[in-house]
Amino acid sequence: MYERKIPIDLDCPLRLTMSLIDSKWKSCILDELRYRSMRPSELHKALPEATPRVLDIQLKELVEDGLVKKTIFPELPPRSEYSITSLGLTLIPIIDAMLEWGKKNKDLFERKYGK
Amino acid sequence: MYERKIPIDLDCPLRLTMSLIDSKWKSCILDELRYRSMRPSELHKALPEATPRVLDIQLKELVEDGLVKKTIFPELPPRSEYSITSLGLTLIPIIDAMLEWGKKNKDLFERKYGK
DNA sequence: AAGTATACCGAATAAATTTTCGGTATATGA
DNA sequence: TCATATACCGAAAATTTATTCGGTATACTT
Repeated sequence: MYERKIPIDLDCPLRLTMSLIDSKWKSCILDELRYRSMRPSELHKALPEATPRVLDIQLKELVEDGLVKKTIFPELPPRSEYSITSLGLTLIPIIDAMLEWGKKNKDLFERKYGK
Repeated sequence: MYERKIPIDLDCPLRLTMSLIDSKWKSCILDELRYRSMRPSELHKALPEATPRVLDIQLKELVEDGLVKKTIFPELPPRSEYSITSLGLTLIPIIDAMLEWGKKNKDLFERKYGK
């Protein structure tokens, strides 16, 4: 994997929270795992635009930060499963608020930038 | 300025919201402007770790996205002022939730990573 | 006259993040 | 036997973001 170059900002609570979820797919991963544990391959199916590699890297950081738990089953072919932790669950209201905001304001930005 | 290379993700509401606030200082800028309008130099005083250049760039994007409004006073030396828009204000509950989360969990990450 | 402050922007550089590609290992099914 | 699938990881390349530095212009203060 690659290292977190920028240490988590411990002084500003806002940037602390942001630094845990602001990379490309972390919030989406948490949003998927809130409903059920998933294997990496399932997660990739759920988020097909994310490459397996980036999911791998970001899952590792989420685990390191205590927001996600990894379970390895000692089987072959290998099987592992990622689930959200109780700490991770406390971020769900924030994820939800962002989801809601995005839905509500989608049209505005479509008119502005896209489609 | 430099261009937004990655267009805002219009398909996923979560990533839409994230893309508006996930660069280094945008959430902090909104958190400052919620209380009062500020001039660029004041903002830099409030967020001394951010370089004036990055504040400048991110303010410009915030204005472009309709979250912040810029007022230029036709004076010399030049004066301008940035204020949060009503759309920007609707993001404040999310900012607040992140602030709260960060405060509540600060100790955990200090033990883990720092100090 | 020189220094300071204002806001802003261009461009080079540096740094961080993501993508792409290939490789590890093992078991199952064709 | 060979293709497929699993999870994972290293490394190079590409991309995105931030920093650094210098420059625009003007007015006020020393």
